[in-house]
Amino acid sequence: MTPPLRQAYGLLLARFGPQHWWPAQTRLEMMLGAILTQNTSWTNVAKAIAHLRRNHALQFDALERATQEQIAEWIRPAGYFNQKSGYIKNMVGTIRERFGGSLNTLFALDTPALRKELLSWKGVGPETADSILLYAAKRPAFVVDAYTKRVGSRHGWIGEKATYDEVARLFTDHLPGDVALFNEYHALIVRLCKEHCNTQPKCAGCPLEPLLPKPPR
DNA sequence: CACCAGGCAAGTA
DNA sequence: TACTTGCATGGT
Repeated sequence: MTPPLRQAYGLLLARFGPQHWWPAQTRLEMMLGAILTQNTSWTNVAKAIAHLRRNHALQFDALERATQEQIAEWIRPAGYFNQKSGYIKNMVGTIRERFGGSLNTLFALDTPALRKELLSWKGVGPETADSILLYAAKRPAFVVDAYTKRVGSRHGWIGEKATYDEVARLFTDHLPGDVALFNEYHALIVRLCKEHCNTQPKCAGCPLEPLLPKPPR
């Protein structure tokens, strides 16, 4: 049986409306946010990005000039700042060396080559790479995160221990490869879990309740 | 006090 | 391939 992914999308969109993701003004800011939000709440990431903005460090040249220690200080609220500041310096250095410091040149790669390039960067795994592909490069990549796995397994669409690629294929195999659809779908899953699943006991009033598997008798 | 949050890399078996 | 551990802050 095919999972009711379209129906779930319709229910989420009706309940929450468009989410207008990614919450960033530029591609570079989006990429920084993708690294900063790794295993970290967005409220902490927002503080880190505010520090970067206040210090005019949401620009490529400023990040090139800044030391890793300075960046670490700015992004401190986002946690793991020693690692993430290294990832950022590494990313900026790679874009300079391999793409002349141009995001346009980087994003001129076709989707498979771009994904492979992003995954080669230290600190960029499958979720971060697909987030950048979808929200910065506007490619039809489905972003899988802890929320996506939670919703998928809760509804019996995937197994508890499904791999990243298995979860991604659940969506890409059953939906049209549409950037706007993938954008909204992932954002709605995050909205659902943050606002509802994490705060409401026992899924009471869950927008996806009509789709939940019947409890065993 | 414990536990979690829009992961990832490095080490081990 | 599959599992474990360290990374770090701020909120509940």
